[in-house]
Amino acid sequence: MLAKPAFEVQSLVTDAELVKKRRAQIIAAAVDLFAHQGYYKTTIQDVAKKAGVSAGLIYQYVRDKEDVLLLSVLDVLDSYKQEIPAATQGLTDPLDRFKAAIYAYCRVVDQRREATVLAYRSTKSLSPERRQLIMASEIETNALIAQCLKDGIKAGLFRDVDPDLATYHFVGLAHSWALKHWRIKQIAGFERYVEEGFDFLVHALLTDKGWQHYKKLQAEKAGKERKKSSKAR
Amino acid sequence: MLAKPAFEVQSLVTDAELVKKRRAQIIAAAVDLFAHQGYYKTTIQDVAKKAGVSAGLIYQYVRDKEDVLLLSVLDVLDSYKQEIPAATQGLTDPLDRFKAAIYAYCRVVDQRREATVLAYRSTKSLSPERRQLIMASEIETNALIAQCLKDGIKAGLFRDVDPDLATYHFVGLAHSWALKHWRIKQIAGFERYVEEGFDFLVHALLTDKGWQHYKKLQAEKAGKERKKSSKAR
Amino acid sequence: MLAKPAFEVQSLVTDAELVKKRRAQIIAAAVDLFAHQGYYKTTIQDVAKKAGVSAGLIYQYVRDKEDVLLLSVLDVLDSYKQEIPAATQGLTDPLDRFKAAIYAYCRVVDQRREATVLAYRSTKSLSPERRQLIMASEIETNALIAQCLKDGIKAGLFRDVDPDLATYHFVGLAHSWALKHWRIKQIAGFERYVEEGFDFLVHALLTDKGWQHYKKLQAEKAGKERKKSSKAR
Amino acid sequence: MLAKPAFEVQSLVTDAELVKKRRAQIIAAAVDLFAHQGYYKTTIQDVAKKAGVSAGLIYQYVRDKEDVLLLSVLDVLDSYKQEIPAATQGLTDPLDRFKAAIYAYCRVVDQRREATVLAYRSTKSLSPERRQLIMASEIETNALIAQCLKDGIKAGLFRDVDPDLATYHFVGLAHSWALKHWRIKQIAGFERYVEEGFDFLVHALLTDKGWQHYKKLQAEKAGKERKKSSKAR
DNA sequence: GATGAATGAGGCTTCATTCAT
DNA sequence: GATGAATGAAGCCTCATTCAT
Repeated sequence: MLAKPAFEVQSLVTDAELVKKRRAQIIAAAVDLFAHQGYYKTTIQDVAKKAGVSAGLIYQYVRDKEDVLLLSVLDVLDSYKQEIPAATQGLTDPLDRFKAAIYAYCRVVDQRREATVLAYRSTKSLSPERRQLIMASEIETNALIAQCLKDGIKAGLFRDVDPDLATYHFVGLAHSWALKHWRIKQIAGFERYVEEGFDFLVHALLTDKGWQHYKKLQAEKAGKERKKSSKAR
Repeated sequence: MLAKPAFEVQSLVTDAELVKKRRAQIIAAAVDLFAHQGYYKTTIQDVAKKAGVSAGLIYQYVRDKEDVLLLSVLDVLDSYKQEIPAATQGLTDPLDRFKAAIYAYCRVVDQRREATVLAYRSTKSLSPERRQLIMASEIETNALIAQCLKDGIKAGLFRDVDPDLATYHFVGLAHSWALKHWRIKQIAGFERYVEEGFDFLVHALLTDKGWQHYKKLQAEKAGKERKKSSKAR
Repeated sequence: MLAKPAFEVQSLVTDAELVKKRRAQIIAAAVDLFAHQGYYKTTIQDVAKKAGVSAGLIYQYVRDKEDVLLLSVLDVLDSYKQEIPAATQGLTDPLDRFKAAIYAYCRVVDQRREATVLAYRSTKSLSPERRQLIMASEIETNALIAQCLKDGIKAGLFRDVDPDLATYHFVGLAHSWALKHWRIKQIAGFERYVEEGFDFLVHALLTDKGWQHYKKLQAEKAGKERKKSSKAR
Repeated sequence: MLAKPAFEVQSLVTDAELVKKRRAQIIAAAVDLFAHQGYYKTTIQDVAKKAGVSAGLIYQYVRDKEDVLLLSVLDVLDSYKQEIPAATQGLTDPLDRFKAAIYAYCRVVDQRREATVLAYRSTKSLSPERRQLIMASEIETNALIAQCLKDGIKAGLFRDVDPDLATYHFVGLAHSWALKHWRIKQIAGFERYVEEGFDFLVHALLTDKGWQHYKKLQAEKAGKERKKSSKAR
C-alpha cells in the first residue's frame, strides 16, 4: 500500500542512506524553486546552489532534470498520503473520519500551497512513464478519501453516490484553495473556506440519517469549544 | 462588460483587420501546440510553421513569446465568456438559467479540454502584469455564474450561501473534467459526469422550495425526452 | 573642385531632382540617427520613420544600408569642403586665410559634432571601395588646409615644415573638439579652445617674420573689438 | 593610482587565477578581431573560435558581448598606462621625461595601431556606465602627460599653457598616427612622423630657456648616435 | 564521492531586404 | 513611385549535461 516514492529513479551512488539524504537536500531546494519560479525557469545550477551542492552532484542522484521534477512532485503527493491516514488515526465514526480526512487534506495543501500548484502545473512536463507514477500516487490518495466515502455510504450516513466521482468534489475543495488562492483569499480565510466548503459539499452527500448525525457532531463540537473558551478565561 | 481580448498586446502592423486575421492564425496554432506539448517545449518556429507564416512575422503581431501565451490563454477564457451568456439567453427561470450556465461551461471546457489545461498550467509562466489580465478574465466569467446563484438565492430556490465561494464548487466541476480527465473518463463519460456532478452539487444548494422546483424540472425534462425518443422511432 | 557627393551610389529612380530631394530626406534622418545611436543600432526602419518615408522607399535610392552610411558620412565631409573655401573667400593675407580656414573647420565640426564623430567611427564599417570615397574626400579637405600652409611658407610667414603633416596637427585641433568633447568641454568652452589651440599650434609654425605679422593681426583684431564693443554701448 | 582594470566585470568563475588566464585568452582574441573587422561584424563565435574555447565559456567570464568590448578597450588603454611610466622611469630632466613619455605613447600606439583605432571607434558602442570606465582610464593616461607638462612649466622650460589642453595636442600626435595611418604612412614613416611631429609641437611649447635646453639635448643625442653608428661599423 | 569549469546545441529575437499591391 | 507586410538568415545567450581533477 505504501508507495516507495520514485522507486525507479536511478542513482549512481550506492549507499542508500546517502542517496536518501542527498535527495532530500536536492528535492527540498527543487520543490521550493520549482514552486516559486516554475520548472523551466529554474536551472539545475539554481537547485544546486540552493541545495548547497555542486551542479555535478545532482547528476549522481538523478538521471536528468525531469527526474528532479518527478521526485519533487512525488514528494508533494506523498505528504498527502501521509497526512490523511495520520488524521483519521483513532477515529471510528465514518463521518468523523471523513471530515478529518478532508480537513487534513486541506491543511496539507495549505501548508504546501505553492508546491501543490507545482504538482498541477508540471505533470504535463513529464514523460509519459513518469507521469504514470504521479497518477498512481494521486489515485492512491484519492482511494483514501473514497474509502471514507464508502464507509459512510455503508453506514447509511451518505447517499449512494459514486464514491470516486464524489471524491473529486472534495479533492477539488482542497485543490481549489491552492489553485485559486489569489482570488479566494479575498473572499475568505482558510478556516472559513474549509468549514463553509465542507459544510456545503457535505449537504450534497448526507442522507436524512447522516443529516441528524452531522447536526449532532456540530452541536458536540460547538459544546466543546464553548467549554474550551470558558476555560481559557 | 465585453472584454476586448488582449487589448494591450501591441502590434507593429496597423491594419486592424489584418492584425485580427493574423493573430487568429497564430493563436490557433499556438493554442494547439501549447496545449499538447506545453509552452516551453513549443518553439516560435513550431508555431510559425503550424500557422503557415514565417517566424519573423509573429513578432510583428506580438512583443515576445509570452505575448503569444497570453493571447492563447485569453482566447480560451474568452470562449467561456461567450458560451455562458449564449446558453442562458432566453431562459428566465433561475434554476434553468443556472443549470444551463454550468452545462455550457462544462461543454466548452470539454470542447477545449487541452486548452483549458493549458490555461491552468501556464498562467504562472506569465509576467505579473499579464497574469492580471488572465485573472480579470476569470473573475468576469465567475461573475456570470455567481449572478445566476444570486438570482436563485433571491428567488428562494437556493440556500443563502456565499455565491462566490459556491461558484468555485461548480467551476471546479467543469475544470476537473479537463484537469482530471485522464482519470475521470475511466469512471464516467462526459454526459454522466456532468449530470451526476451537477445533481450532486445542486443538492447542496437547493432549499426545500428549490428542491420541489428541481424535481419538477427533472420530470418535465424526462417527459420531453420520452416524447422525443418515441417520435424518433 | 566641387565633389559630386556619392557619385556612384545608384538609384532605381531616374528623376534626378527627385533623387536629390529624397536622398536629402533620407540622409538627414540617417546622419542624425547614426550620429546619436551608432550605425549598427540604427535600423533602416528607424531611418525610414524619421525621414517620413517607408522602409521600401529607401531601397529605391540606395543599394543597401551601407550606402546610406556612405552618403551620410560624405554629407558630413562635404560640409567641411564647403565651409573652408567660403571662409577664406575674399581674404588675401596668407596668415589671415589660414586662420580663417582653421576657424571655419573648427566651427563646422562644432556645429556637427556628433556627425563628425560618426565619420570617424564608421569609416571602418564601409567596404574598401566605399572607404576610398571617404578618404578621397578627406584628402581634398586637407588639401585646402595644406594649400594655405604652402602659401604661408612661400610668403615666409611659416617655417618650412611638411605642409601635409602640419595640416594634421591643425585638423587634429578641430577633430579633437568633437572626439574629446566629453572631456575638453570641462576644461574650456569652444571659443577659448579654438583660440588657445590655434595660438598654441601657430607658435610652432611661425617664422620670425610670421611672428611679427601675427602679433600685428592680433593687435588689429583687438582694436576692432574694442571699437565694436564701445559702439555697442 | 593604479587602476584595477575592469574591476566591475563579473565572472561566474571563482578561481581568480583562472579568470585572469581565460580573460586574457578571450580578450586577446577579441581585440584582434574587433580591431580588424569591427565590433558588430565580429561574433562571439568568432571570438570563441579564435580564443580556442567554446562560445558558452565566454559567458562564464563576462556578462555579455559588450563586456568583451569593454575589457578589450580597457586592455588597450591599460597598455598606455603601463608604457608611459616605464619610459620615464629613471629620467629626471623634465624635457627628457616629457619627450620620453610622448615617444612611448606613440610607440605603443604604433604597436597596437588597430587596437587604438578600436578604442576610438567603439567607445560609443558601450553603455554609459561602461563608457565611464573608458573615460576614467583615458583621463588617467592624460594625467601622466599633463604632469610632465606641469613639471616643464615649473622648470621654466615650457610656456605657461594650459597643461590639459596642451596634453591633447600631443596625445593627438600619437592618436593621429593610428587614426590617419592610411594617409600619413604615405607621407612619412613612423620614426620621421614622431620626430618631426614632436619637434613641431614642442616648438609651440618651449620658452627661450627651454629652447636652449632642447637644442642642447638634440646635440647630445646627435653626438651619441654618431658614436653609436661609428661603433656599429 | 564531489566539484565546477567547460561544452555546444538550440531558442528567441532582430532586421536588412524583397515584393505584391 | 511608394508602401509596408512578409521573409528568413543569423547572432546572442542560456543551460542541461559531462568530465577531468
